Amino acid sequence: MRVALVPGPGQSGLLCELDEDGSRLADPVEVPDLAAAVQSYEAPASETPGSEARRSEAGRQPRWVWWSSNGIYPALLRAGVRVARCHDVALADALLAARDYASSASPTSADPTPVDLARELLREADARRQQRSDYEAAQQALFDPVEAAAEAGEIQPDLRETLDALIKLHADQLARIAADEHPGKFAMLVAAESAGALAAAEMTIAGLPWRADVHDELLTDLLGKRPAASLGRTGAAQPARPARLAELAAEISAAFGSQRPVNPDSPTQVLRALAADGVRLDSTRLAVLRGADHPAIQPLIEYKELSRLHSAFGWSWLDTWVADGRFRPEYVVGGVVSGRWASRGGGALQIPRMLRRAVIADPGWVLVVADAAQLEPRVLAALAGDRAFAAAAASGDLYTELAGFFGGERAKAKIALLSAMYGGAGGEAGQLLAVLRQRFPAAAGYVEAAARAGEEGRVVRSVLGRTCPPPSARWRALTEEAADPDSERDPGAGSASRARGRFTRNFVVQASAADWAQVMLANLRAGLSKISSQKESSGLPPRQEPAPPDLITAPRPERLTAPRPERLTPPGPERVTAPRPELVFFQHDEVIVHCPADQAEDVVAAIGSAATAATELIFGPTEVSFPMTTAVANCYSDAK
DNA sequence: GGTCGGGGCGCG
DNA sequence: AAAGCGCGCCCCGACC
Repeated sequence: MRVALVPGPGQSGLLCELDEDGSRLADPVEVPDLAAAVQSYEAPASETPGSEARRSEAGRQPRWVWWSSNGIYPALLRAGVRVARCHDVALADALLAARDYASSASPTSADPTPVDLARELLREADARRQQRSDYEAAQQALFDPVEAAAEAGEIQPDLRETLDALIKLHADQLARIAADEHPGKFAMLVAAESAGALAAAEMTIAGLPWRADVHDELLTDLLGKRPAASLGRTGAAQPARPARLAELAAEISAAFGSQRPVNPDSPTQVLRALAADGVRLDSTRLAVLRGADHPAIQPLIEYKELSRLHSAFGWSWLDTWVADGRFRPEYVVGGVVSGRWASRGGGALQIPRMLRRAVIADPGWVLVVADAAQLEPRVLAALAGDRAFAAAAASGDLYTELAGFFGGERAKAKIALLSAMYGGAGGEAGQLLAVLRQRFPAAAGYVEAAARAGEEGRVVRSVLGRTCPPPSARWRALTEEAADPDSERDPGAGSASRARGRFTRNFVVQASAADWAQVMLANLRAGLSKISSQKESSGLPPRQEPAPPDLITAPRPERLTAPRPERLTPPGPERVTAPRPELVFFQHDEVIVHCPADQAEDVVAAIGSAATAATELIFGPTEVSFPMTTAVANCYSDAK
C-alpha cells in the first residue's frame, strides 16, 4: 500500500493511506511525531510496539508518497528512521513533464488545470518549509515566539490542503504512467529514481570515509607546507601560493625573460608571452602545450597540474568538505538530462584518482568497490538487439572480443565503439565506423537512427522511457530558416543540427546506461538492508553514531512540543546501532559500500545479484552480460 | 563592488 | 594520442 505524507509544524505531520491506484483508503491522520509514525509502518512488529496490528492490515511495507525526498528524508534519517520505498512526486513530475513536453500542443497558453495548481501549491509549501528550516538552523537554540506563532497559525491550516494537492497530483501521475507506451518500464524508472533519492540522502548522511591526515600529507608532498593565510586587501584571509607553485611560477616567468611576471593561471598572458617568443598556439590546453617547444612549457605543464589539485582539492576543500573523517557531498538525483546524478559542492563526482588514497575504511571495516565494466557499449548491444554484437558482449572483455573484426587490435575496436556512441568521425574513426556498420548493422543503425531524430528536431528516449529535452527555440529558428530555400543559409545551421544529432545519439546510450545503473543501485540498496538484519548478532562491537540536531529530534520549548506516544531512540546525544553495510559513493557506473570486514562477502554477492536483477528487469532475456568488477580493499586506490 | 561566460580540466 | 557525449568547479576578464 501507499501512504501519502505531508510534514507539518515541528515534529508533526499528516498521513493518509492510499490504494495502489492512488485513491484514499481512509481519512487523513494527524500525527504528533512524524518520525515515530513512519517508523511504526516500517519496522518489524517485534521492534515497535503497536505496529503489529497496522502491518497485518497493510500486508507489506508501504511506499511513501511525498513531494520530495530532498525535503523530508534527511530529517527522518537524522531521527534514526529509514524507509524502504517511496514515490518521489517531484522527480516523477519532472520525468512526466519531459515525456509530455514535446507532444503537448501549447503548454503555455492553456489555463492551469487543477493538477497544475496542486503542483504549484506543493512547490510553494516545500519552499516555505525550506525557508523555515534555514531560519531555524540560524536561530538554533534561540526561541522566537513570533516565528512559533507564525508556524502555529500560518502553516497548520495549509496542511490538509497540501495533502489534498499531493494526493491529487500523485493519482494523476499514476494515471499518466499507466498511459505510457511502456507503462511497466516507465513505472520502473519512477520507482528506481525514487529509490535513488533515498540512497542519495542516506549516502550524504553516511559520508565517504576520508582521512584528512592522508590528504594533507599528499598535498604537502606535492605542494610544500600549507601556506599560512595572509590578510588580503579586503581584510579577508587569503592564502598565499604554496611554495612549489610559487617556485614554478617564478620559473615560468624567468623562461619568458619578460620584465613583468607572467601569470600561469591566465591563458591570455601565457599565449601572449609564447607568441612574443614566436610560439603561436590557439589554446593553453595541456594537449596543445605538450606539442609545443619552449623552455616555459615544462614548468607550465607541471604548474597547471599541481595548481588544479591545489585549487579544486587543496586544503580549503579539506576544511570545507571533510568533517569527522567523512566527505559528505550532496547528490542531485535526476540532475543530468541523461538521468545521471549531478552533485552540489565538493566536486564529488570528479575526485582525482590521485586523491583516492585518502579514502580509507574505518578500523575493522572494508570498502567494497564495484564498477560495471564497459557499461555503455554493453547497453548498446542489449538495446540494439544486434545478434553478432550481443554474442561478443556475452562475456569477458568486450573490446577484446571485438578485436578480431578490427585487424586483431583491441584499441581499434574501442575507438570504433566510442565513435559510434559519441558521434566522432575524425582521424581513423571514419574507417573503423565503416567496419562497425558492416559487421554490426543493427548496433550502428540504432545510434544512427537516434542521431537522425536529433538532427530533425525530434526527441529520443532511454530504454526505461526517460525523454531527452526538445531543441531550443533558437535551434528551431536556425535550422528551419536553413531549410527554407528562399532564405539565406546560415552556415551555423548545419553544425547546430549535427551537434544535436551527436547529443541524441549519445543520449540513448548514456541515459539507458543510467537507467541500468540506477536500477542496480536500487536493487543493491534493498539487498544491503537484508544483510544488516541478518548480521545483527555478528559479535562486532556496535558503532557509536553521533546524532546531529535537526528539526525532528532537536529539543523544543515545552508548549510547542506535542506529546510523544513512544520514543524510538534513546535520549541523549549518541545512539547505538548495529553495524550494517552502508552505501557511501555512487558515480555513474560505480558504487562503494563501507562495511564490517566480515560482511564483505555478502556485500560482494549482493552487488552481483543487483546487477543480474537489473539486467533482467530492464532488458529481459538477453545474451549480453553486465559484469561488475568488484574489489574488497582497505583503500579506494587499492581497488582496481 | 558583483555577475557571467569562456577556457581549462577533473570525473564517467 | 585525441576525439566524439554528459557534468562541476576553478580562475580570469569583460561587463554592469
